[in-house]
Amino acid sequence: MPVARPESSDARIIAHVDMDCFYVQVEQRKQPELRGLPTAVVQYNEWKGGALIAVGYEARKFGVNRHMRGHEAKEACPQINLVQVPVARGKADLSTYRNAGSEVVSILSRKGRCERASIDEVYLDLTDAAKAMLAENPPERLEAVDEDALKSHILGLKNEIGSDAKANVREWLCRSDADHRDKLLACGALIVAELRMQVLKETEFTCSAGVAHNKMLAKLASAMNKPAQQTVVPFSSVKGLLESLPVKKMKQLGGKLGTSLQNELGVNTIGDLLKFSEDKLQELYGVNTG
DNA sequence: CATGGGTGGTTA
DNA sequence: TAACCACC
Ligand SMILES: Nc1ccn([C@H]2C[C@H](O)[C@@H](COP(=O)(O)OP(=O)(O)OP(=O)(O)O)O2)c(=O)n1
Ligand SMILES: [Mg+2]
Ligand SMILES: [Mg+2]
Repeated sequence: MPVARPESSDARIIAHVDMDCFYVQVEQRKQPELRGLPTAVVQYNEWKGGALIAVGYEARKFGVNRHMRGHEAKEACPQINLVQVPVARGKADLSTYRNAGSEVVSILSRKGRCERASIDEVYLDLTDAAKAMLAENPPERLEAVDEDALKSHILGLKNEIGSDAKANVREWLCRSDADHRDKLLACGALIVAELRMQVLKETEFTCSAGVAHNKMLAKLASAMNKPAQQTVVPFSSVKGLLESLPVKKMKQLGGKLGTSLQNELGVNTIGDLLKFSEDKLQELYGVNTG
């Protein structure tokens, strides 16, 4: 069933949730002394200090990144704490991280259909939950809006200098004259804020999320503001967002296909890509890839 | 000798 | 099915 289907006409509310520096958080929960300190998770240790596979945000400030060796990381950040991945039968054993991911999934699956996309990310279909909220308990009738939801980033929301960002977000979330699709997105944002709070309470892990009308946009949005934040993509901001989006940032175009688009077709942004017809792209790259 | 482990999708 | 690709 891989062939692309056109977007269903009925707007869906999709969230993408991605854990922040996931393996690091798992290790910091196990060793709370490491909380707040620059930390990375390293695989094997004999050769050049092992390879970093997850880097905490405190360490990222020193320029430490994945693919560095342990020794390099120590060079960039001498105080860094390097935690080793458990080893079983001579091999790195990721089961503790996989199990930690399952803890999160069990919480997120309470509010909607849940698709595990990787060891640390999940797509949620919140369409039904958002519709129910809009019918029974719409944001416009809320006296107090969840503090975490007020910290959402709303793409395209004008944020005039000197104006209070939270007040703007509250107004966007609660508008009674908003586009119907945006009202559903607002409900989705409130639900996701609540779920993220629940995840923090029950697992001690923070995560970031994107809320949009499809998976591709939700995934894009979840990465825009990290850690411990959420980003909403209103329908009206989609065109402008994609127009200037570098082609390599879109999921599936980060590798050789994206490079081919740039070098063979001169396509640098999604806006450029949209000038090609679906037929033309299928002719060039095959039906599925095209 | 060179050095990661793991999953899921597409192509021919 | 094996090789390749994309991603975490
Ligand atoms: N090449 C990679 C990429 C990631 N991971 C593992 C370690 C990460 O902790 C986890 C999740 O990957 P992410 O790309 O989501 O990165 P993080 O969660 O570590 O950081 P971020 O806060 O940017 O999401 O998967 C890995 O083993 N090898
Ligand atoms: Mg992550
Ligand atoms: Mg991830």
